[in-house]
Amino acid sequence: MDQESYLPKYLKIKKDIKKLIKKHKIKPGEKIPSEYELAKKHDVSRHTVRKALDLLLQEGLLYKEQGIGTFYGGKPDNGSKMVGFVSISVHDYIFSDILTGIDDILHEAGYQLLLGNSKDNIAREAEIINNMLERDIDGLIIEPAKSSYEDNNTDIFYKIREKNRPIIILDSSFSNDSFSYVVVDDVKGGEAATSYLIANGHKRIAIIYKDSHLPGRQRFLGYKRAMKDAGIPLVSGYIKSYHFSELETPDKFSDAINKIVDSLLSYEPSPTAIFCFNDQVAVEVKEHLNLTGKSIPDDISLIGYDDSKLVKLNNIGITSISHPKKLAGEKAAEIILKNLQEDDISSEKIIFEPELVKRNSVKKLN
Amino acid sequence: MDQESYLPKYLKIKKDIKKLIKKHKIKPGEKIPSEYELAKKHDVSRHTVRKALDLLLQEGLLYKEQGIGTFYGGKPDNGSKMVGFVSISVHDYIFSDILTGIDDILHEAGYQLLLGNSKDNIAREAEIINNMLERDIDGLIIEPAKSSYEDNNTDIFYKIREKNRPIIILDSSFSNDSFSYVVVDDVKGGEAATSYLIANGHKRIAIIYKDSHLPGRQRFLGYKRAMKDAGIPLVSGYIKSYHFSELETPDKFSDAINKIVDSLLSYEPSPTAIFCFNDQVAVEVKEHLNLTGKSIPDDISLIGYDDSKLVKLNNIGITSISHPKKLAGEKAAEIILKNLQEDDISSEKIIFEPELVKRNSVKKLN
DNA sequence: ATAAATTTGTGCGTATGTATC
DNA sequence: GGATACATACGCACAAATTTA
Repeated sequence: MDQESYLPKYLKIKKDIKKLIKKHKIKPGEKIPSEYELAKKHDVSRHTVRKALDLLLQEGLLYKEQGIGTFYGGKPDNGSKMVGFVSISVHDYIFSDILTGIDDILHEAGYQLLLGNSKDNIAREAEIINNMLERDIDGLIIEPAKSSYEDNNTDIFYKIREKNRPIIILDSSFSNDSFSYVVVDDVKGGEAATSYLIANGHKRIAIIYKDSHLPGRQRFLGYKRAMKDAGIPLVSGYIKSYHFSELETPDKFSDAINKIVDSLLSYEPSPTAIFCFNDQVAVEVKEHLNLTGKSIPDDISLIGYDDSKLVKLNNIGITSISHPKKLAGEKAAEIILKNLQEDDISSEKIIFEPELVKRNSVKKLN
Repeated sequence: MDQESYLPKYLKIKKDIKKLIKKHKIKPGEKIPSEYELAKKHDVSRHTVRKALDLLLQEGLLYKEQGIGTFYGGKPDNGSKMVGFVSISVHDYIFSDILTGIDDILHEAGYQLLLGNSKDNIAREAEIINNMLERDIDGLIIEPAKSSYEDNNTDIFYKIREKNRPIIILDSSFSNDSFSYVVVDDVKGGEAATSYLIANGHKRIAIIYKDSHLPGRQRFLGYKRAMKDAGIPLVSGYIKSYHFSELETPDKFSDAINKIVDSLLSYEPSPTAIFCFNDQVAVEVKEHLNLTGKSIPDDISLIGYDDSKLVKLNNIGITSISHPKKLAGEKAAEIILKNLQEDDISSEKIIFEPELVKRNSVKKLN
């Protein structure tokens, strides 16, 4: 124990200087006592003080100006000028848009992007974040893996905050959260999609959503609210979810969606409309329905989510819910930069309002 | 001038130690002269030598062991464990696949990915690469901007090689190149696509290609070869190219493609088949043709390139040319890792053979 | 097994140079 | 010009770790 507590004088002085900054509330850019003063105060030689200062210089806590003095923080050469971005899926069509938004803003500010792909795997996500922290990133933008589950990596997020680094959560928020986040109001989006189907006379409305993803659960919540408001009872046979493991390869994803579609079609009475978690699912569903001889919207109505390129194509034309995509990425990057410039981690919450984008995949009944 | 050449003793000694390592070919793990010896040799105090050594320690070039000596490199904390990847377009559907391939391999080896988006802009590309080099990346994977033009960033690539860092060129190669590259034989691909159309009785074959991109030019070269081999004269009205600036936003891209399609349709006699630079173009062309009342393949035959998700959809079903996508990314990352492990930059060239993937977008004439 | 030699780690005192106010 | 503060540099001493005689 005593071996542990032993410290050479220069390390003790280093600690003392850190304390001094905290205690005396020295602000960034403010001068700390001169080398001579520090030497006198600690009753050591100036050389020993300099050794302590050298270490703090390396850490970037201090900077010196010859003939003037030693100062606390605030120098522009501070930081690694790298920001991490951890996505749950590089293949998601939305990923490119968000990435572009983030990269555009960061590039302009001279920052580089460290990219990680968690594949919605909590262990992999933890590995990536720890790796990024070792590389001394200035901030982190993250789509949390398994955001709807309890055992995710929130503890690591808190650690980053303790290190006074900004962290922005994309498309998720945590109950007790002091983090900044950029989200879409997915409950409202789910409600809007479902209400639109109801307004068009649909009552037998199915939903296919991703269970491991918080937005998936919230869109489902919106669906339930809209159904309840319209007095339509929920039918468990119409409620289908899938998991990320089924998304790993395009084939697995197709299989999973196809099975869901088959089970919906074989249910009696079969649904007249399907609300899909996102456009990728919607396109897949349409593909499978077409193969089984059903046409959209004549036989079944369809609604997607995200308003992606996929559904804008004339041949497909699926009604969808808007998502800010690139703008969301830009906002996230802007919050990071703002926090870094102000050297003060504020907690900003940006909530985008989704809007219905009508196309020709919903039939009016009655 | 003399002011420039002035260096404090400890910096001169630092340089000398670096020279000494090179000159005496000190291998990683080998001991360098003791502080006392160095002090004596340079006729300075031990303190001054230590200051020089401290800097080299910070740089990670040396490590010390108390009571034993100071050693050159070889410590596991060597290298930044970061690899750069500069893409010309984050929005390209192929980007996600290549990125996944690269990231999978790098992640497993404990490397992180620094991502850059050049947007096919040479100045931006140079900025990104220089920025990455400052962050001390271990290697670089790059899709070169404006690869078909003369004034690109090859000089920077050579600089990186001089620094003994591996660099892998994706989808391009340079005439006098000592770099590693991973490419598809696009001449062959273009030839295969065109020959297939010819074999199906087509003679009035149009091509739409990206001029600023080497693969675009090579696919065009393949087209010309196939036409020549079949004895079909080239018709300039059938040969259309577009540029990256038109690709910046989805709207611009659509406009550019639509104009090209219109000009092809108004040409007399209009083409019976169109060979598109890639699937994205092919899908856009099909969209526009459908809007003008033409159907595929009945009115016009269509062939794409890359065999992407886009053309696999049943509703679209466009014949295409295969591209290794994810595999190409994996290969690039593997070459980087191999070079880093062997501490020897070899020049590996991987050329994938494209294959025709038949769907239902080509009509048999006669 | 012990002592001596070597090498890095820590620490003190001093002197001179240079930049800023 | 003088005062102040950081930058560079020398010499010395002892401690701690390791190797070698």
